[in-house]
Amino acid sequence: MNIADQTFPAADSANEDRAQAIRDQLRDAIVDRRLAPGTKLSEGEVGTLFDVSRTVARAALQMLSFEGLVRTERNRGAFVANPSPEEARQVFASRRLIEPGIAIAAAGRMTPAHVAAFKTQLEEEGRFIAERGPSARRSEIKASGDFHLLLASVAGNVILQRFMEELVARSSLVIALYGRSGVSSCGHSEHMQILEALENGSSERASALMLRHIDHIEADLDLRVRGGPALRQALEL
Amino acid sequence: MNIADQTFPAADSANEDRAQAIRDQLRDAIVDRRLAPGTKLSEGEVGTLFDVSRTVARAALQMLSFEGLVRTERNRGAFVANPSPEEARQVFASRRLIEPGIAIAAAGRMTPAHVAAFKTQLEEEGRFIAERGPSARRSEIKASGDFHLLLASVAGNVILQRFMEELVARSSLVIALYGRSGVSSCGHSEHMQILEALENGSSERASALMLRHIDHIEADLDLRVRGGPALRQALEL
DNA sequence: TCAGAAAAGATTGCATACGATTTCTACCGG
DNA sequence: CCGGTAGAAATCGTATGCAATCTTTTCTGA
Repeated sequence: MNIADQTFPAADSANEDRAQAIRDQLRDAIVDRRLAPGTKLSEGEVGTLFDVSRTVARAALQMLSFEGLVRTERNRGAFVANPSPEEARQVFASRRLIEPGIAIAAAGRMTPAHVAAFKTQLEEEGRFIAERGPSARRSEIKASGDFHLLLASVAGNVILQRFMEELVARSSLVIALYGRSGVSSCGHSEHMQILEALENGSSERASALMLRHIDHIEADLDLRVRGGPALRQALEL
Repeated sequence: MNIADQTFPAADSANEDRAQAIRDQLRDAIVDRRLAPGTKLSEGEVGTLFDVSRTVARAALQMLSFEGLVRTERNRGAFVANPSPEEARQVFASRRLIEPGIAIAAAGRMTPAHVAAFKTQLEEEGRFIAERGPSARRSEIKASGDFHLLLASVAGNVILQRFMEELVARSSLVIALYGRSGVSSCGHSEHMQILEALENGSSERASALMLRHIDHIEADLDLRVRGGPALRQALEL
């Protein structure tokens, strides 16, 4: 096999489902805000971009629409989701319900290996915060979400893990749309506090910290409707 | 297998997505246990059964696989999911985490109309319990799940509602596989207790009752591995 | 008789084709 | 100058065809 034709770092998923690989790349792009909310994702365009037929592109878009990252309208196509303020509130309400429980579960399952993984993650997170520029900013957003995903994986419930994947991804969209400041700098210290509680096995404390953390993230949003929902709808594309 | 033998009403799902309609019918069949866990669902068979092409059938199966009701293996096809005991535990762990919170949210939003809907639902549930025969039994299982789905819809968070739809459906599968007795008769009275708490707006009580209710359902399961997981795996088809 | 290999059959993965629907554009009458 | 309409272009929904893969059956040799 030729090495040159593996142009992308997606080499590990070469053998796997191509639709899944495309979904992952698109999801990353959405979460990273390289694709703005409302952007049209036509089947043909995605297909040619990834060099597959519309069949495969369509499957990838369907997956993303299940995750709520993409909204599809019949006979019109797929668009990067444009969550309403109400939707945003529901995303965070769901996280408030689920994540404290995940923190408790994770606290009871922490191993030294997990701690090391968290340390690595938080270091990286810190690095991106220190850096400047839009690219570092994107990486920072992603890293911040990865902390929560790592926690979910430690909790050891694959169903909840998948729910969290969806919620974290949608949160990125919401923050992109309604975020006010860089919440991340204060988020970083909260992540470190949570890790500390997890290390000590103080599940209650970890849970409480997590709840407050989510509250802080949501508090940084400006969920007032700007110019009325009708206007927003009209301008969404 | 005769799933699609219900003469198509085609009323509500006529101009909607056909794949979605097929998914709904298949899901009902799985939840009702008309399709046993492990049953193969070949694209061609589903397609001819519903009189659509494999393309559409495939889309429906993909949706179900996202919901965890169907497991797809590359180049082998789709099968009705056969959840492992571990998976079963995770389903109920997820419900224990989410449903008490849903009960609290619903308690704060109950209207007379909601109460009436619950009353109707519980009546129906009781009717099926009184009846005998496998058909009534199936309806009973479905009705029992509908109580939880109704609650989720009252809570008013569409994200959590979707999560609950998935969890309730998967619970049916789990109960089909590992259920011991008819849990439903005692479940019915617990449902009524929960409704009572909801009517009074005692959210804490509703939440606590819900938690106990889930515990009871899970306690009725026999999650010991029967004959080792290897054997089960081997015989799953 | 049975293990192993080869061929036949079935099923999936993917690409492509075609009709249907929507969106864009140019033209016309007011 | 503008709103409305007919035609063109683009896009989607779905069916179908072919190659790749998996499964089953059949055949061969010990």
